[in-house]
Amino acid sequence: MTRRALPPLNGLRAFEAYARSGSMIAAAEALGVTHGAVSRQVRGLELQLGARLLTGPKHALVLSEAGRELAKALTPAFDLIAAALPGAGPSEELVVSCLGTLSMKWLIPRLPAFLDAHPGLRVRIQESHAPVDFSAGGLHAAIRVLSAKSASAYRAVTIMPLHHGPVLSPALLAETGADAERLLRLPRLRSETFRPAWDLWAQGQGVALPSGVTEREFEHNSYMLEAAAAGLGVAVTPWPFAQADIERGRLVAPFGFQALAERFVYLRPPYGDHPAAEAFGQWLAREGRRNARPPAAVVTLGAK
Amino acid sequence: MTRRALPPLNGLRAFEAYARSGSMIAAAEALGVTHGAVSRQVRGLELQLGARLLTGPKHALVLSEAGRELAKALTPAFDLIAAALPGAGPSEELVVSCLGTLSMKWLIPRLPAFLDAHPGLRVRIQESHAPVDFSAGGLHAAIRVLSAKSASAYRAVTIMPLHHGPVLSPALLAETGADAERLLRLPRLRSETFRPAWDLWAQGQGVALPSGVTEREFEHNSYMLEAAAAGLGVAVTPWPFAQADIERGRLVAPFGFQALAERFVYLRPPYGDHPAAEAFGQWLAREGRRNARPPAAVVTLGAK
DNA sequence: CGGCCATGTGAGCTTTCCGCACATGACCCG
DNA sequence: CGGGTCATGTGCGGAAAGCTCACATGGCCG
Repeated sequence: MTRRALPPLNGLRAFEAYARSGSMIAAAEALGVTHGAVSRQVRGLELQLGARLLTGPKHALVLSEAGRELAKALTPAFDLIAAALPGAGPSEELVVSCLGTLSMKWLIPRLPAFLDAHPGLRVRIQESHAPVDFSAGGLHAAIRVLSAKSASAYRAVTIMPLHHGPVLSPALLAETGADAERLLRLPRLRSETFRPAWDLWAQGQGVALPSGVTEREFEHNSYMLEAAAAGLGVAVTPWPFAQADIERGRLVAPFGFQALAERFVYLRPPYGDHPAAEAFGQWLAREGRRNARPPAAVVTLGAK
Repeated sequence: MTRRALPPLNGLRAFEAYARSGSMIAAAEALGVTHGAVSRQVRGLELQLGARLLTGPKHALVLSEAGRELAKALTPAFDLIAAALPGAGPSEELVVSCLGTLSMKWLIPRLPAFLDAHPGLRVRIQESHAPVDFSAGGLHAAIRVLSAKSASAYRAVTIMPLHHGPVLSPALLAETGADAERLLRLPRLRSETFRPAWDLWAQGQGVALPSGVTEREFEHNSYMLEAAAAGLGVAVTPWPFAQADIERGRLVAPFGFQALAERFVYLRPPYGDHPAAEAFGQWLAREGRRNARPPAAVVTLGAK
């Protein structure tokens, strides 16, 4: 086995991007990094090669002779690689069943990042709450909420824990004040898809919900959340459903969020080997890890 | 600027090595890493691509269809790059002046690693203790021992600090015992190239050297070290000179090593731009950092 | 001559990568 | 049929690479 001494490949990629675009900043954008990163990579490559690739004053850099030579080979080489990547042919479609609200509020907004990173892959999301049935075929994976025990019956990976808590519009909070008792007397919003949310939360917090409070029920979590954002009352919802709205300031969660025993899991048929489904699962778990931390409470229950 | 979505290049390199060698272990050796590293890289690439590259039971892995396609493109692509690297032409020679003992004991044993990483570069080492004179030409850089102040007159980078201390053969130590007073009465070995070594060390330790002790003087540090290894007495030497012998058990340093104000520095002419010389300096500094930590004392001075 | 634009750089943090040691699993051989 | 061996997979901890952010630099242009 001949031993080939190649310089750092990431440096080559950065240099090639620079050579094609003619500017650090443009290359940085093409690679999705900052200009400083490209600058370092190119510098590191020059050091490694022991040769100058760029010359001239730094506001008007120009490829050196050696740099031109190298770039002339790099571009076709990378093109060759890109053309040979699997998935260059007809794109494969991954079919995933997902809980409706999770899909709308969490998955779809993140999906472009996955698709960008996996060109030649398409993902079709089917919304469903029904128990997962892979036997019908045509479905490669599913996302559900399950307890650890139920999940163990499947080939499952945990995406993220399930934290839930009450959310409302900032305006309604301001009007009511940061007072736990008053907040719990605001109209309660429920979703048909998960009626016990409020009771489960109250039980977990060890508080009793005052009775005689207006309740409104919605067909879906997403309607309920819209209503909450519109200031109609307080909804108890999983953190991933509210995360984007909270970060944008459309909703606030004065009591923070509480962990439930269930988790969001990614399920696959117990048989078969589907690399794209596997990659999607890994990516989901990663995204889940990056976003699993809900904000803490700012209003204490039981405090006056 | 078109945006090309390439998978992790290090994964591609690992996969190509695997495809060429037909085995994880062979590929690992070709890349200078362990088989586990290759295994992970290939696995990561499969995940990223969302496609199987290898199939079959793990004791008889075989390239999949997609894997063959990819490998077929990767090998020429990497060859193309390798051929276009600067330095493919006539190899450049870097001329470096170095202190004799440092060269023999420290630099030369490490040099192959640098040359491996920089094919198309040759390094000629000239041994010299004389003050550095770049004006004569033909010299690209030099390695010397200087104080921070003197070094600031040059274009200099620090390679490593200068620690020195007494060393002797393990046999002689065993015979004498771990007793500071008795050890300091053993014959003292000196080198003409640095006569004040013993006095400087004693002063730094705050001890007085017993008088009336046999002394032997040698023309060079390396003769002195050989004598020490042969059990003729105790030599005070910089850590880098003794490092290899200590690690191999030929020498021991019961008192550890003591820092001096001088350092090993890499000097370059103040003018001119020599990427290979720059790369060599960076590599030296790096090697220096990896080896700068001398062992601690095991015999305390002043203790009975 | 002051502001602007492109690139270089120091500090600190995150991610990737690797080595090590061990696990796994399949084959072989007696 | 059980132990040995060979090739590959994997959890863990630590090292290196890579990145961002913020600021420095240095030349151009108005």
